[in-house]
Amino acid sequence: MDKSLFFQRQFFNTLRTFCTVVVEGSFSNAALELKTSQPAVSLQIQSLEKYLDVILFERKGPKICITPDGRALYEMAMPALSTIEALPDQFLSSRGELQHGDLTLVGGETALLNILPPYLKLFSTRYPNINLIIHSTLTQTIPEIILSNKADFAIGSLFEENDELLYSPIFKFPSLLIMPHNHPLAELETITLRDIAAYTLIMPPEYSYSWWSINQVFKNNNIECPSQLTVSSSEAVKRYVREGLGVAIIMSAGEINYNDLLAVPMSRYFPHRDYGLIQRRGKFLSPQARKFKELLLSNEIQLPKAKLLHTPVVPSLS
DNA sequence: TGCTCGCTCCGCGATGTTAC
DNA sequence: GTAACATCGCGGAGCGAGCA
Repeated sequence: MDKSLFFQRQFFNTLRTFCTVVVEGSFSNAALELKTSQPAVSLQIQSLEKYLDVILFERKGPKICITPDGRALYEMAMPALSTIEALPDQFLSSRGELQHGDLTLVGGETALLNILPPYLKLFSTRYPNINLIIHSTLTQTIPEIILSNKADFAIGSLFEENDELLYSPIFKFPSLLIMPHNHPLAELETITLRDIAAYTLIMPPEYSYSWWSINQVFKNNNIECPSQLTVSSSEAVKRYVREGLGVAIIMSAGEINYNDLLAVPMSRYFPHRDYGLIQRRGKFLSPQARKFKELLLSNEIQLPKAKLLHTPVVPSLS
């Protein structure tokens, strides 16, 4: 194969195909993602392997498995591809023309409703021609979305450590027990887990971060989880507590307005909830994404009831 | 300088192969 | 049997050489 020809015509596309296969974990899914056919993906990977004289994927029948060589290439290629793809916007930015392009964000419903709006409002005022694309998703699906490059970054919490993701916590919300003012628990000086377990617990959506954490705390303390009433949204949690159907543990930004309820700090048992910025490790952020990140980390906007986890640091753009 | 022809590359659908 | 990758054959597009 003529190497110079390979570089000129194919190398960029082939590398992009290769990285998509790594992210998708399948030739077929990569073909769908790239809007091409599976044979085309297969042939591109073969040509790349032939050119580099290495095996990038072990073929185990219908399954593929990335080799150490493939992993090493991916680690090198992905940042390079991101850089090249961001080049047009970066060029415009260098000329002081950060006025166009897309900014794609993803987050859980709570973050999108209670954290992002003031930041989006300020950002769209400053950069009115940048298209803001906001996707709502479940907290546990955020890593998959970010790793597949479907968004610039996410706003939310991470369930667990992930070597491929970079998490920068920004906001901290203390855990609270909320109940009506006339609830029997309001009479107690000190409220324990066992006291709470005697009442119905209004729970956030099943398998959400808060749902998972609350159950974990009862399990870790060897206390049988109280009877639960699980509702589909954080707004519904507050409504059900107001109606006297039970009490609730609040661990998120979603319940920052609870003046008509009694709120008791429960940080003795339940962890605080932090929200932050989640991005793929090594990803080259577009200029508009970096501007938005800079705004999030600044102290230009103060969320009600939110406590900054650390002194904001404005990253250098150089 | 512009047109034509033939070579090469690339992608597609169909089909084969393999592992579960 | 099913799902996913590999291979085959075909057609379209791009490019360069040759010619008027």
